[in-house]
Amino acid sequence: MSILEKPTTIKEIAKLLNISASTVSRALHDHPSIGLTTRQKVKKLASDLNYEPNQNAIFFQKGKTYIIGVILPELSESFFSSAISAIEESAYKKNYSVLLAQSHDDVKKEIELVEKMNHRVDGLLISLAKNTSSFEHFEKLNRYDIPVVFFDRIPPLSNVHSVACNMESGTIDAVSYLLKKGHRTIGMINGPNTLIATAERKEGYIKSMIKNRLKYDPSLIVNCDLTQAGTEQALEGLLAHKRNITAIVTFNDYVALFAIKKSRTMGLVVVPEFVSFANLPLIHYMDHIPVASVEQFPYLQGQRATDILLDLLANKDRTAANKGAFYNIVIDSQLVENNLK
Amino acid sequence: MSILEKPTTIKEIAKLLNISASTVSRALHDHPSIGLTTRQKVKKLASDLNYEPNQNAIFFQKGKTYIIGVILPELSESFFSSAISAIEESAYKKNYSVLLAQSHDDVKKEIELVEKMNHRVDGLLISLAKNTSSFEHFEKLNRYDIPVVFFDRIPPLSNVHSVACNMESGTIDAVSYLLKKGHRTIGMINGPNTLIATAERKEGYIKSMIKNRLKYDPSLIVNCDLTQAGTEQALEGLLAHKRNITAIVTFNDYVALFAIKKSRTMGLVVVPEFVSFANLPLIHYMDHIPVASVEQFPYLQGQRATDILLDLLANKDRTAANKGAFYNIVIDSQLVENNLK
DNA sequence: CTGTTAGCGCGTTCAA
DNA sequence: TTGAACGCGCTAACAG
Repeated sequence: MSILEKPTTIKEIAKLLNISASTVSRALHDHPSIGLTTRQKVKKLASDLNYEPNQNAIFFQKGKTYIIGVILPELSESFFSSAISAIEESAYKKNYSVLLAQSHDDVKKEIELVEKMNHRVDGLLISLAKNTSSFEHFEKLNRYDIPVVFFDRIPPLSNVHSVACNMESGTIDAVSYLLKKGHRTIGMINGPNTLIATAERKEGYIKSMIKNRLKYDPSLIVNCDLTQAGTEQALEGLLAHKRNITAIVTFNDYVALFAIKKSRTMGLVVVPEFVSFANLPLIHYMDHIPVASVEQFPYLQGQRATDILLDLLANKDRTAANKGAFYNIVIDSQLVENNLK
Repeated sequence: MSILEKPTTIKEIAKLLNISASTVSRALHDHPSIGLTTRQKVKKLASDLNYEPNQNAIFFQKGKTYIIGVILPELSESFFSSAISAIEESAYKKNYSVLLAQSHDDVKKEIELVEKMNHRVDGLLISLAKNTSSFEHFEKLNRYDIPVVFFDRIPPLSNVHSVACNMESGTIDAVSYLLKKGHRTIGMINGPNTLIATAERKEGYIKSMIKNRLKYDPSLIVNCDLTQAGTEQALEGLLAHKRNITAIVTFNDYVALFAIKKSRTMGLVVVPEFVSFANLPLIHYMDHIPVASVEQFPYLQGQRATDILLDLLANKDRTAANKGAFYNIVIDSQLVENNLK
């Protein structure tokens, strides 16, 4: 291993060549007003010395970092890792780098991270922690003109940029799909009531019933905590219903898989059909899976959110004048039938 | 939305208070030689003005970034997203941030990314692209004393820091496990020969046979390109073997799932048992899965690699003297029986 | 206890 | 065609 050197600076090159630092700088940038010979000498020496501009210094004096910060609840969840992949991809194309952090669904950590990201990033992409219910920690950011785009888990505010998936429409489709297949008594294993997504699904269920001119029976919707035990309990509750439930919409794929597994061990005469919300790409490797899933497009959401953020960054001045106009992208969730073989 | 302000600087506070910038700086840092009243005045004004130190400026003048760069092949793969989660976690604890990029298994992009990360990060964590076979692009880094730790996909060099999982030992265990279960003819669907991991598995297979005093039959090991079609072809090859193969070790979980699915549709008298290498956390949701998996501990690998990197960063001087000593952590892969119900 | 000066590496006036 | 000087925001060495 070689002895460690300090990175070459413009100043050193200047001294070695007995010229000024600014000349070196200009030569390296092919500034038109630099003599050919000087330019060549400079470039030669620079490459001999393995000169590389100190990005940090440049960004610092420019007041830009070319970094976008990304704060997500959990990096190891496949939904978010898909999103990250898209974000990195889009950012890379526009020469931005990605500074990544996870809140572990903890507001306190989220606040800390926002704090920490400030002054280190040009803009921020955020998917909120589950229990984030106040949003002051973001205000400072836009006071300093650091644009923020929320995605998927977005705050219920109108004066923010956001990209999210409309669960209601997907749920409407899911229920309609089951009705069309002949099911008349459709259950729903929903999530905890603290989540917006839970409300959206419920709303979708109700609207779908109305749309199809059927009576809405609230007892067909049960909540669960999304754990395996909670799911099994919820399932048993539904199956004990006085009406015969033949199909069930579940909050997500995990819940669906738990429920499917359970229902197949219960010795039922008819195992109900399941529709869920797509969280797991791997569902296609499995044998017993939901007949259809509502796709939430994590990759697309990440992509759109990043594009918006980069757009805001590219047009900061114009945007400043434009205060009051916000991107609020809603991607329609989409029901896809799963390939059962 | 509020009008955009420029972030407050130390200088502004100084001017407003008619004191010098260094006094302000010291007051904010609770420097012992600052009068109580000045300190209080400064802190009061600072908080009134929402002063926050410009991290970028600090890092710049310290010549440190407190950022570690992470370059991985594919962020959306569950193996790597687990690793990232661990990396972020460990880095966060030591007040480092994570700059993330993916090479998409393309050496050219990998080289570009290393270039780009240089001067922006204090250290680098890398899992190599599949086709990376030369390593000059990393040399510059250690010349500039930017420590690099490779993990999981590591270069075949002795003078680098690395963390990896020993596939050989896991494979030995896997084969022994199957032998102990009574299988006598064990096939292997291995990966492409370009991968080190393929050789390791093969070596493990052979050693296990030797260890168990059995003859090694090379025709029981077939390669495949890891696609579904390739896997099915490899499987058919094995099942057509003149000897009756009753158990198969596969290169990874994807291959195993493809093979299991295929073998269950072939109308075999006896479906072989499978052992694979754990890549998918979700395997526990599935019905037909390998009887055992060789765990590669992505989370642990990420954690160890990060710890090493942070250690190198914390002891840069000592390390410099220590040139020639390298961390080469080998985590023993471990066979875990899967919970079949 | 506090102010002055200098410098981190670079780009960019302003002058020559 | 080039150089000198300045500043980005902050810290630290040196003076008082």
